[in-house]
Amino acid sequence: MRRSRLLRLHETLYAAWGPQRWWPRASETNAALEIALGAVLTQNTAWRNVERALANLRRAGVMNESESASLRRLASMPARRLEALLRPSGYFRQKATRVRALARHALARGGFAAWFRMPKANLRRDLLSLHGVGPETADSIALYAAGKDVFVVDAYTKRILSRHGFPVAAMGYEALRAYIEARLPRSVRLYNEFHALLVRAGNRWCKRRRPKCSACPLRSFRPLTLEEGVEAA
DNA sequence: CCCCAGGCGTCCA
DNA sequence: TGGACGCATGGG
Repeated sequence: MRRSRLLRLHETLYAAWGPQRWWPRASETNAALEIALGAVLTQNTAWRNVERALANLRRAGVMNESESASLRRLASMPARRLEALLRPSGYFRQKATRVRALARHALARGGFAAWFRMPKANLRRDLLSLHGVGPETADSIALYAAGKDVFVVDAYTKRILSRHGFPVAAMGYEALRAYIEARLPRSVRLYNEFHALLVRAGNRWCKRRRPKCSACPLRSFRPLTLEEGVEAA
């Protein structure tokens, strides 16, 4: 594949910040569980607050055993108790329900390793069928926990690409995901890092109200010329 | 005081 | 199909 402008945008961010190493505990026992929980708990929530909730779960001994034991604890814990542990991550009543649904489903699928053996498309549909798991959460779990080659789209992705001249403003989630995947080499590693880099760029520089473009690594990315725009569309 | 954070389900036109 | 709204804590 010819190096796309989108790939060059990734390379610019990667050159500035290097690998982000999201969810680096991937080799540990409860890695899949922690990643899946993190994906749910971080919905519209600062990661700092997610870490507090995860720390609560560990302190309470919920995460300190085998995966199946941890899942059973989550699935059977009294609602009020789980809500209290999840409180710092916000929306804690909704998230307690969502975490329980996720844990029950993982148990029903025979644990994460067996569950994630499903083909990519089936796994996405299966995740989306869960209450409280929408497209971004489903794809985050598919990519970061299951290692599927699915690009994770979020609000930053759309904002940053749009501001840099990519014709994505009117696209919904699926259209934008297809647009991006069609313009990048199909690589789990690349998808993993690019999404994390976009989140960092959005967090620090490409904010909705007060973008600080002067110090952003993407400041040299001018809008597409008309010719480039036609080719890219 | 305000806005924002690694969204989603529901309701309504 | 798409836009408003509630959900809730913690930081800047």
